[in-house]
Amino acid sequence: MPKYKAPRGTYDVVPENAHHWRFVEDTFAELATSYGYGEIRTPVFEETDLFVRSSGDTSEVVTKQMYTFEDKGGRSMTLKPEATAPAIRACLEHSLIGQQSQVARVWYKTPIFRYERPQKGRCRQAHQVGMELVGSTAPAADAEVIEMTVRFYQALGIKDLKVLLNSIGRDATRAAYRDAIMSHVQGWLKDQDDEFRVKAEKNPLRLLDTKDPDLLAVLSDAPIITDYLEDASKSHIDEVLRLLGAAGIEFEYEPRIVRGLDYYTDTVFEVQGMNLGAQSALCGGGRYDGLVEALGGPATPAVGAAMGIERALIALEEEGALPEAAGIDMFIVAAGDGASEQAAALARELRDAGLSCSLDIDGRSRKAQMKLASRSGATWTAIICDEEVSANEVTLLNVETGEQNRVARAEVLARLKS
RNA sequence: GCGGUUGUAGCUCAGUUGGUUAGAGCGCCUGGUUGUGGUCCAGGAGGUCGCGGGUUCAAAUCCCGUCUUCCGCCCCA
Repeated sequence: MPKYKAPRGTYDVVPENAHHWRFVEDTFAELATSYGYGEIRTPVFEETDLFVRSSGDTSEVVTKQMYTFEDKGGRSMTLKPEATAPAIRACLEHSLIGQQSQVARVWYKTPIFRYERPQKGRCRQAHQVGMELVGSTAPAADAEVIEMTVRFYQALGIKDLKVLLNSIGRDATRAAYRDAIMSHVQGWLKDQDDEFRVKAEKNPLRLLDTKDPDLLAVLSDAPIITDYLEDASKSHIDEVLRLLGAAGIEFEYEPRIVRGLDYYTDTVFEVQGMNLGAQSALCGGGRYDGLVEALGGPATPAVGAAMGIERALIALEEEGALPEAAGIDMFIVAAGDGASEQAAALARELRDAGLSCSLDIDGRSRKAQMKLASRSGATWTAIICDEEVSANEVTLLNVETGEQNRVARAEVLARLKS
C-alpha cells in the first residue's frame, strides 16, 4: 500500500522487535568487554581495493556480491561486505597493531552489504558482531576466540548448535592438498557441467562443502587435508583442540570445513545452528596470519570470528528463547479538572528520578487511558481523577499484584522505591 | 546468477465456474456497563485486492510484464 518500501533484502527493525536486537548486541558487548576487548567502529564504505586484497579476487563475495560505486572524486568505493578487513585497516592506521609483540583485542558491531538473492537469514544488508585478536600466534588465541563465540550463544540461550573445527594449514599444505583433491575428483569432474569445473579451477577446496549428493559420494573416500598439514600447523591445531577440551568446549573436528574468504590460515571454524534451513552457519571464523601483511602492515598473526545477528535471532525464535519486552515503570491516568497538569508534573518528577513513565496526551476517556496503561506493560498505574486532585493525592495501582492505595502526592516517589 | 513459490484491511486469512457498493476473526477508535485494564453491549474507522499493461459488456478472479516474499541451488554470517 505505501509507495515506498525498504529495498529488496533489507528491512526495518520496529519497536516491537528492537529489544531483541538490543539483547543480542548488549550480550555480545558485555561478553567482549569481559574478555578485555575494546570496541572499534569503522566506516560503512571503504576503498574497493581493501576488500579485493583481503577477500581474494576470485572469491564469490568480491566477484559478484559487492556494492561498489564511484564517488564524485572518481574513487572506487565499496560498502563493506565483511568486517575483518576494515577492522584490521583501522588497527593499522591507528597503530593499535604493528609494533613488535603488540597484541590488540577489538570487537565490533556492524552492518555488512552483499548483493545476494535474499532468503531467510540472508539479506543484502545483514548485521554482524565479531572480534579480532591480533598479534599472537599462540594456540591459546584461537581457543580464546572460539570459547568466546560458544559463550556468546550460551549467554543468549541458544542450545541447539554445534561447533565445527578444522585446520586448512598454510600455502604448502593447501597446494599439496589441492593437487590431491583434484586428482581424486578428476574422473568424476570430467562428466560435470561448467559449474563444478569453474569452481574446482578457482578453488578446489570449495568442492568440499558441497551439498551435491554425487559429489559427496565421490568425496567420501577422498584424502583429508589433515594428512597434509605441516608439523607446525599440526602441533598448532592439536594444542587448540587440547585447550578447548580443557575449557569444556564441545566441538567436532571436521576436515571438510573450509571458508569462503581467502585470507584464512590454519584454524577455521564454524558454529552451526540446527533450525536455520539452508543458512545454517551462525558464526564463522578462524586464523588469518597473512591478512595484516597483505593490507600493507608488518607480518602479524591474527584470529577472529564474525557472528550473524539475524541468524542468532532466528535461532532464538526457533527455540522460543527471545526475551520479553520490558515495560515502563509507570503509566499515569488523568481525568478531570487540573488532572493533566498534575500528571505532567508527576511524570517530570519520576523521570528526573530515573524512572520511565508515559501518559495520554490526547484527552482520552479514563477507560481508554486504563487500556493504554495496561498495554504499556507498566509496573504501576497512577490514577489522578477529581477526587485525587482535590485531596492532593494519587491512587497507585500495582499492576502485577492488583494492590491499590491512595497516597499523598508528595509520597508517590518514595512509595515506588520501597 | 539459476529453478520454484508468494502477494486481498495493522495481523491471520476467506472470496465458489470472471458478474452489482470486496468479507470474517483478531487488533484499532468511540460510547455504554463495572470508581479502574479484563468481560459484556452498541457503534465506527481502515483496502484503488503488490504495481503496470492486456483480454472482456464486466477482472481480486484469465493472459503478459514487473516488483516483492519465502524455498532449493549457489554463496555465506
